[in-house]
Amino acid sequence: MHKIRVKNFDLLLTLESGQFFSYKKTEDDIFLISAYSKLFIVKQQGNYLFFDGVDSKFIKNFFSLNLSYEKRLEEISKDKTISDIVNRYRGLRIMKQDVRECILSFICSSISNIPKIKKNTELLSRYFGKKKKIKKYEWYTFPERLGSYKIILKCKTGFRAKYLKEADKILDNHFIEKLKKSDYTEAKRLLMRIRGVGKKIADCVCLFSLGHYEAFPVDIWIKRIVSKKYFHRDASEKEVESFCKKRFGENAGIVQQFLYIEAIKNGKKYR
DNA sequence: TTCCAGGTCGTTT
DNA sequence: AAACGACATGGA
Repeated sequence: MHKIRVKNFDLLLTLESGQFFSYKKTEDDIFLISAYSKLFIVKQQGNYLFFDGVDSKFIKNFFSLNLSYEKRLEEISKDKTISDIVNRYRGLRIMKQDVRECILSFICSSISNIPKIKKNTELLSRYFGKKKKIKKYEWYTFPERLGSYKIILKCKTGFRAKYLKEADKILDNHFIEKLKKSDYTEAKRLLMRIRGVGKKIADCVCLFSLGHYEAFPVDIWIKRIVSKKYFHRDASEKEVESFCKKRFGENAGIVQQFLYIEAIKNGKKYR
């Protein structure tokens, strides 16, 4: 196993924060991760991260283990509400996912839940990915190409199957490269041309794979928690978005992830 | 049984 | 432009 020293990083919290789905826990807190068409393992012990199957450069990029991320945390902590949450979930990071994998995963996310999305991506990988081995562990890579509509439906994707099929056709290298070169506004516009990708999922992709930290996806949980903490009433999706974008600017997306984890960890409180 | 879950689409006002 | 029902699936 390779090893690097990490600071202010919590692997478990980051993986379980609803931004990424293609992983599973094996034994002894080792995580098996399927991303960028690779299969690798990661384990955290205190300030050390052990991993195998990829190199340290990959790991640092994948988990945003860089200094600029920490600076952004300082920035958003100027807000008292946010600094409280940041202190409680210190170690949560925005990951940098493969763009195509991120899009397909989040198409599965509409009116679903984290366990179900995980199930969908695992089934898609089983049917269309490659079986690989890392150490004693075996699992499937995220598919580089999907197959027939019928089998996509077998992955329990329901009404999203037709969107996945279409998206898979659109998502060639040309489209992905164009996305990567685009700024936030343009990337969001391009993404929303894919059926099954609306503003919320487009923002998730911008935030979780393209590095546009100004993206602020508003889902039901964000609407609830921002309503409660800043509006003291039931605010609309539009109000929530414009308020947070104005208040947190270039770091709105990171704020969003901390608010989201706070909301889902305290479910009932924010209903 | 009924309700809800990291929404989006197509249709109707 | 805004409101509204439909949409597959599974867990509580």
